[in-house]
Amino acid sequence: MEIASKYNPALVEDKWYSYWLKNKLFHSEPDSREPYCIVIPPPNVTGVLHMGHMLNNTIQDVMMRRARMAGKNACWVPGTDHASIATEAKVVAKLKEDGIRKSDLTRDQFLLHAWEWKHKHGGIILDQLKKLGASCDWERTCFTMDDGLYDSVIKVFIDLYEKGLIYRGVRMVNWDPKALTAVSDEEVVYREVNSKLYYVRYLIAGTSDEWVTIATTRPETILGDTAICVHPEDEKYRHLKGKKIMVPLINRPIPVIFDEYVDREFGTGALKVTPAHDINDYKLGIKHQLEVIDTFNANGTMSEAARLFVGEDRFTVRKKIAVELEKQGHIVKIENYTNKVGYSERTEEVIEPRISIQWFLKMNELAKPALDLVENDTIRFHPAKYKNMYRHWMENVTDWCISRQLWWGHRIPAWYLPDGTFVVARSREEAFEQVKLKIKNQTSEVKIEDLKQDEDVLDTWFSSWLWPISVFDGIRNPDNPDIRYYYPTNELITAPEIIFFWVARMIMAGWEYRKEIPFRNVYFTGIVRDKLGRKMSKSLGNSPEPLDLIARNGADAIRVGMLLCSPAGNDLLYDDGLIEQGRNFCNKIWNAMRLVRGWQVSEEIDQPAENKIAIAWFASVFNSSLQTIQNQFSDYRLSEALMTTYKLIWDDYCSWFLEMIKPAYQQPIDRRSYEAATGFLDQLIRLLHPFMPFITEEIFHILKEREEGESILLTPQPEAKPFNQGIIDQFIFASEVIIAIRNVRKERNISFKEPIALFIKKNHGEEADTTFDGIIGKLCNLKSISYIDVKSPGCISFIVRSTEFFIPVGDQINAEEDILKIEEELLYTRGFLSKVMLKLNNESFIKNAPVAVVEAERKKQQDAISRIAVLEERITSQKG
RNA sequence: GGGAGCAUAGCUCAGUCGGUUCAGAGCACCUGCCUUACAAGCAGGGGGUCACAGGUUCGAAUCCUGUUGCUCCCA
Repeated sequence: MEIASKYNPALVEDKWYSYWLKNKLFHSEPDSREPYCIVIPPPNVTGVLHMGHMLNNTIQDVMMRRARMAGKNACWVPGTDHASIATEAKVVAKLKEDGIRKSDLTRDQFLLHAWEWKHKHGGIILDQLKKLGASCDWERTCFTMDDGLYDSVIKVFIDLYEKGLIYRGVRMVNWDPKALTAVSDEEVVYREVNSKLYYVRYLIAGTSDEWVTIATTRPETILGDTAICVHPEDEKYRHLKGKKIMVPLINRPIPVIFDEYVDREFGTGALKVTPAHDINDYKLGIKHQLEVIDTFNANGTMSEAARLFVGEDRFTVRKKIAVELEKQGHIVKIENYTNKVGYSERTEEVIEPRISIQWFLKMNELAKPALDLVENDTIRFHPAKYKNMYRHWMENVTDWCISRQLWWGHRIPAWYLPDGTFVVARSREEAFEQVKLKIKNQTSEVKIEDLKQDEDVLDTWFSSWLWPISVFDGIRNPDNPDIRYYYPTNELITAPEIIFFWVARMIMAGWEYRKEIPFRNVYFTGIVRDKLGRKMSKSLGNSPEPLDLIARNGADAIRVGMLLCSPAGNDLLYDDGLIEQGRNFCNKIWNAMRLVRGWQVSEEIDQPAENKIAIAWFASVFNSSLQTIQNQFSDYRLSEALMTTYKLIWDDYCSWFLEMIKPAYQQPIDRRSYEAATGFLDQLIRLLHPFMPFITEEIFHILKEREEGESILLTPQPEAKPFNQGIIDQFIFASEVIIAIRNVRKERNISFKEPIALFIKKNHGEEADTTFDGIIGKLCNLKSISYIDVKSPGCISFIVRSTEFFIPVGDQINAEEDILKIEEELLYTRGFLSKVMLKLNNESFIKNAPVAVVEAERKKQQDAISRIAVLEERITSQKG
């Protein structure tokens, strides 16, 4: 059958993916082999594949496939994350399109819609991963809200509550007035905005015209002021001691407090204090026992407590109150000002600091062992520089606000009695049992239906942090065979931006619940950016559609393109050229296969001597590269491992080896050379399989008839064998000769088809190494190679290292040009020598440098001297 | 404001113990080739004051100090 000269991934990829699935080649069950396990960082259930996922999952797949071929029992657990805020926002938006408001639905009705939406749209991303070639064990697919995983989260909540690590407290939280929920510090993004700094004067109580001027960017919070604060050493405010200040517009008297917190240089040096609406003011408020007046409603409008503008939005009020203050003579001036404002990562709404009752998890005790495990390299970070970041965060960790005012998620298992107290339990019934114990001595009667469950759900990360355990049901059944076999997992491949959200917390949970690390290594990938270095995002429209890319170029090409330029922890600047390189590489391998497969084998002919050399040489190069590749893998230098493989195939196998043994046109090849060539190809595609799963499987099946269910992904990786460095070095020299001859042909316009003769001048006292002569002859189309003792006239000559070569070219010699070139080279070599001599004549160098270094310099000196001698001799002979 | 990191060829990056594997790779570029596996290819080639300024050393891309510029994290 004729094979197309261009590799067509479309004909291949789906075929092999179905084959792998049909034969359950990705499925893993515990057995006696060594386990190798990765749990996928679960993408949002509503997500669609983007370039970041492509990179991340390609890396995971490379590691999985390599481990599988190394004979390990490899298990890659896929799954999705319910992503409370993001998913709820999407469902709300969808309902809104249908004319339904969330506020018109009960919790249960809403959840029904949400699940329906999840079943319809959720998990698309997992199907997309299949296009990429991901070798996940799909029978183990998990979702963070599956029954078992849900129960695990609740169980952990109750456990931590009972250990006293979870508490309920009044705290200032980051409030999202649009989503009507608290969001964690990590979900707030700060951006610089142009705003105004209002200088407002407050009347000092008991005076008619004495004022204090403060500067604020948020005049709408004035109505919630409960103090004015100045620096205790600030002379200009000393007279305010014991005075009251009147809040403008509402004339409420407030005290003056003195605190070193105030920056005397900023604004006027006097600060208004609004404990309900600013985190620093809140802290001042606690310290000075100030009243807290919350002037905002949950949705960001003014509350009754504000007394003015009630029900109007905070940003409208900012403008209106400025006008009103102006009218009443309180505005001193207004300046333009740039400050940083927090936005909700999910809804883009301006975050409002707000006092509310939330659930918290104490972090100090959990953080300590988690910090040690990374510090002492029990868990290794790649690259290690992220250890610094991790340490800094872990040493400054604050309690984790784990409640969210949402419906989609794990509902907090707290049950409230009519009197406002609560118990924590898995179910209403269990809660009621606790209640009965609690109120047994009281007269009041509480019925089971009086219990009200907390309305809030848990932060999404409160389920994610259990992921490596809960996918194996290790929380509920800590001794089941899966968790005992697969945990701890081997690698975590993720982005550095979630080192605190997720990585740190998984380490904490792992230690708390299994006294064991969750993974041994963490490999941090970079962010995929566009050519201009911008982060890829939907709003910029600069992200290519991954599935289109796969459809156009094939998954293998994309995997290669992305991997080639993504060293661990470095951002990847995406460029179509990368994929082109991947695609071209596919084609190269494809054609190598076509060539080898097309050869006619003859049992009659003997193996030519040069083929024997070629095979010995390539076997050595192969094993040498293999060793390099293995080291690169152990160092997590994936892109370098791929590049080494790429060069081994393209340069060494295709450009050199195949050319060395290639029979003349339409001539057959001997059996042994043929077996060697196909044998090497077989080894190479195995080596390449983790990077390029599809084309290698296709070639694997073309090279040989295979049994049903047989697959390259179950074959062993090639094993590094000892190799002969000597033959590798010999060939490096030979290749320099070949390149020099090719240059002569090019410069003199001698066609490759015209055979030429080569004379080699034997070096005095040296035995000539003729190992590669046959190969040089073949690759350069030489009609003869002769060794001579004296230089040959009427020839072009060139020097490789310190050996002189001659090629007779008849009348084509241009003596003057040659002399010029030789002189140039002579000049360079003399310069080189003088630099070497500078070192060797330096006594301190001889005295202090290691012997090996001095020896190396001496060798350089010798080489340069003999080279200069040859060059000088050539000039005289040319002139003569 | 606090912390971390980076700066090497046009681009993306290697460069481990300071020294011949020290100035490298891939891509891009230039030149010549449709040579019977591959033009998605072959052969050959050019290109860097290692951000800047000092210092340590026999010797610095590499170690130290400062300067400039950029990135990220936290507040």
